[in-house]
Amino acid sequence: MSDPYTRIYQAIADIPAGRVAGYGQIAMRAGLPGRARMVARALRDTPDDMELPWHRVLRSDGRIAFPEGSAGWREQSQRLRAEGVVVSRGRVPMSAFGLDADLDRALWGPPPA
DNA sequence: CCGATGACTCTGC
DNA sequence: CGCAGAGCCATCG
Repeated sequence: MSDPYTRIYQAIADIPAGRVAGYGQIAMRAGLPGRARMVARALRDTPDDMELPWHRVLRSDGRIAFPEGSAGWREQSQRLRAEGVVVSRGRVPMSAFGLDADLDRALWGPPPA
């Protein structure tokens, strides 16, 4: 349970439902700073029959990593919406659904309307 | 060893 | 906000 891939999968599995995280963040939590690309590889190699909330992993800007309109893009946005996450034009407001959303709100106050 | 690749990220314009 | 360029890193031929 200590090889990089396992830690990556673990970090992803730890993302609470209804929340999202960036590739870089996952790499960080897995003890692999600067390895966002390795997280991407891990996800690509993830067998479909493995239970993993891969849909909660987005780019640092909150955009879905798949090309807009692709099969994966559609499935990911659908899965996210199913959890109550707001997805508009393939983008998710990290300030509201990101892992540190609560901390951010506590420190910086609620997001402007 | 070298160059190419990619579910990435940051900076500048 | 969008685009281009450069950096980064494991993997592969």
